[in-house]
Amino acid sequence: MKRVKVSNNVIRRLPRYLRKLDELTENGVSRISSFELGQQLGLTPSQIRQDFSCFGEFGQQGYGYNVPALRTQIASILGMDRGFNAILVGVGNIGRALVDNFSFAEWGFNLTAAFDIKPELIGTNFHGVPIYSNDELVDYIHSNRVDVAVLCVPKEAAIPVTKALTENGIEAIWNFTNVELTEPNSPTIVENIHFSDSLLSLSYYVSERLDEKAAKSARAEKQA
Amino acid sequence: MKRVKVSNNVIRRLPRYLRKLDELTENGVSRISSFELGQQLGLTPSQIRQDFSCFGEFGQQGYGYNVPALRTQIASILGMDRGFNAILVGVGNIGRALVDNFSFAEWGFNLTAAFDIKPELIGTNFHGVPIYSNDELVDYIHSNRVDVAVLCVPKEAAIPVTKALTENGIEAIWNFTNVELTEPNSPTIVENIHFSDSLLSLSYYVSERLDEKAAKSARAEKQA
DNA sequence: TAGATTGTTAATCGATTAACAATC
DNA sequence: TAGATTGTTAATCGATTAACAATC
Repeated sequence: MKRVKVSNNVIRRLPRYLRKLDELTENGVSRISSFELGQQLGLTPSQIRQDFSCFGEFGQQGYGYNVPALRTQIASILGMDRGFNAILVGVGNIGRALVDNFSFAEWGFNLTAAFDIKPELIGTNFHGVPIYSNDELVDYIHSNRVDVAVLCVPKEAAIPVTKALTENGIEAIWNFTNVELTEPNSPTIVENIHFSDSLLSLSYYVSERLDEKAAKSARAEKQA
Repeated sequence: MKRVKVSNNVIRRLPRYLRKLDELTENGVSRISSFELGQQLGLTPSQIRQDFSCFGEFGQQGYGYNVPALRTQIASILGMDRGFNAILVGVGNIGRALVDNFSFAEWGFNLTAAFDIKPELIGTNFHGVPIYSNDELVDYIHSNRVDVAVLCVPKEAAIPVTKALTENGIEAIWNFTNVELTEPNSPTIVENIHFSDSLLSLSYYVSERLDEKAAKSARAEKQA
């Protein structure tokens, strides 16, 4: 199915399409044009059609797109039907909050195991997920299929644990540590959740808005 | 200071620079070149110099950049020294997990109030933040400076609460609801934390990697 | 001074938008 | 059929990279 190299920008938009299509389905909408979809997502119809055309022909001239059918296609493109396995590394506040509030299953992932160093946690279950000792991590990786490690360890442990994971064949890390894991020549796939990056971007946009307002009222002042 | 319109891509990289500079400071590094910074972040030196040049001249020929000085500049560009006020709207699992684990103060924000509908929460304190009734939200906004609303309400409430917020002058929303808040002509600044979008992007990259491997071993098979 | 590295201009590359024939 | 809307090709726009004079 996938032929040409698809750009990051396109890939980042796919989950948004999926979410919007789910929302449309909930609201009983079963058909949509690229124009209308663009309206609702703040994108141009051209861009939407270009994006989809990277993966195939999912629409119909004069009609638009069938919402459930398109949803199925995008889910498949994203790998939601591959039954990926994930493990949680670090069952502290962040790890627990994540498992409490986020449904891995809803997005096609099985959370199969968790790992921590705290003796009182080891051997217990959390939301049905068994918690093992960090000492068993490497063994577990070698004897089970693990597609993604969800990294929720404390800051100090981020680099050494990442090293252990990658040296033992883990190819993808979902990183919640707010530590920069970028390594010059590493082939590991890293996806970051950086709350602070997100808030600081917002902070920039708010600052910009305030500056514009200030400049505007300064001009008005001058004119009066 | 800010003259030309700065692109989104640049703005999204600024928090990463900040984080890396903090990390360098912790490790006692006080000076860095665009080349070395690029190495550590997976960017070209050219790009880094271009990015900084949107805001001023922060380096020195033949020397590079002074880490703490550059950190101060970027913090200021991002608005970290403006003392922004934020309110938390919705004190459920996600809201509580956020306040438990994320330090607003570290990034220059004051969390001044929280709002919920649950009677048992109203009037209590959470990490020193007073929880008020949703009924008092509009009043509060009008009588206090609020720069950002942190939206942590349940899915169903996302759209109506957003409407209430924007109609009463809130200009920026940090959105944790996983609901698409994009409105065709809204001037509201929205920054999203979409866990599922992030995981699904990762899912795509892992799928791609697996497909490549499969294709490779199929070719090897054929040749043998 | 010689070497290093910046800030900036120009060149390249890639992504978005526009346009339109194909067709449901 | 007539109208609508796709998929795709070409045109435009913007972002990244390369190159280099300026200078610490």
